[in-house]
Amino acid sequence: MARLIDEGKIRRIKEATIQLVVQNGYGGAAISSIAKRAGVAEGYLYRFYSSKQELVTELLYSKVAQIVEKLESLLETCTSTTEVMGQLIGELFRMGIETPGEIKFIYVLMHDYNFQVSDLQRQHIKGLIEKVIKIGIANGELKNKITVEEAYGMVIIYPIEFINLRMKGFFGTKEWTTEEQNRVVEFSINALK
Amino acid sequence: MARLIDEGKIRRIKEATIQLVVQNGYGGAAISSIAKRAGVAEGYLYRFYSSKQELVTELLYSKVAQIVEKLESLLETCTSTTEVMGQLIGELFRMGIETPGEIKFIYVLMHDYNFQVSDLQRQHIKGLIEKVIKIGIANGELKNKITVEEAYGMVIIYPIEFINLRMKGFFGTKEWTTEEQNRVVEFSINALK
DNA sequence: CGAATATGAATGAACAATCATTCATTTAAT
DNA sequence: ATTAAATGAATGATTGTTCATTCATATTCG
Repeated sequence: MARLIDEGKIRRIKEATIQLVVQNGYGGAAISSIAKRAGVAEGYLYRFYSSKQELVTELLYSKVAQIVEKLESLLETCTSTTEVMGQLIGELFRMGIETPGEIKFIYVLMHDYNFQVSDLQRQHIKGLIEKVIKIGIANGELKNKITVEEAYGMVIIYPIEFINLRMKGFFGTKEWTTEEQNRVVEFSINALK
Repeated sequence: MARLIDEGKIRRIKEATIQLVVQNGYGGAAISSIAKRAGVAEGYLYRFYSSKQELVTELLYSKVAQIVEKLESLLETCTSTTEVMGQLIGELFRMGIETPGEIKFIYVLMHDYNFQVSDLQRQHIKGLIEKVIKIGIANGELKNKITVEEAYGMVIIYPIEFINLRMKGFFGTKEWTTEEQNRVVEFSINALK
């Protein structure tokens, strides 16, 4: 056998891709710059991905999956919607602090009309949001008639938007506190109450 | 004098740019395709804009200005936050029906880390949102301590997100009713209550 | 054990296609 | 005839992708 695949290179390609897509958009993230930043040869990524589109799409799916899996695990342990949302938003804020590139990456691509989350993932999300609603109604935290879409907007979209508004420093500030984090939960829950 | 500038060509360039940026993203919207779709020569737009970036930026500013001006005029006639938001969201839904491209265009670029709304516009928006909060507190519709950022998220961002979620058909449906429109208002107001 | 070989990891020059932009030229209205 | 609107071929840079080549090392064999 020849030498083993250097997983570090693949990792660096992924990191560089995330950084450059956030910085320059999908179209502005050139393969040449990705390769340069990752410190690998230009053509290297084609051994693992058949195209730039596939690279970015798979990366998006995997990052979205992280959030979806977090929500899934929360639904197994939490007993109230408030708790689920508190934990989930906590996780999103944590991502914003620890790996800001990743949440920006999701943010940028989820608003691109070329990148849709996979059908499977969308179905999965739908099921999880239905559970959130179920728990909320059982606990009297949410009003009776809420659609999946409405809950999704408040549980997932609004917090992501809030965090990115902050990260862009749209109104000056770029940091956040635990109290602010709790207020995001409060607003989301209030909306659906 | 020679012949007059054909304003139709400029208009068609703007329309084509909006369509293609929505369809393919900023990087994917080639000048050659914009010109082809607009039915003008390739280099024509450089008589009015110094670059592609300037064309798209100016277009974004003007479209955002439409919404901002609408909010401004509402603040002169409406007497409650609920009324302001009802009318504003009504306007956004109307845009979604009548000129879906325009709201998609704003939606796509406002989430791009390369395109920030102009400083002037941001200041303007800030002032208007402060007015919305003032009215809301005076009327007892909103809780006392709300930041501009929080109100902006619910008054502007959330409705735009909701409409685009619909237009993408994320959960199947692509149309909307007046009742749904009212529910968006209800959610936003509830959040800040 | 140590050298030869085979394997496939990794490279980067080369490709055609496409990009944004320029400007000499043409066209048409005054 | 004059003037400026409008054209679109041409430019050089950059794009995503390919693939012949190089290189490191795991395995095999003496």
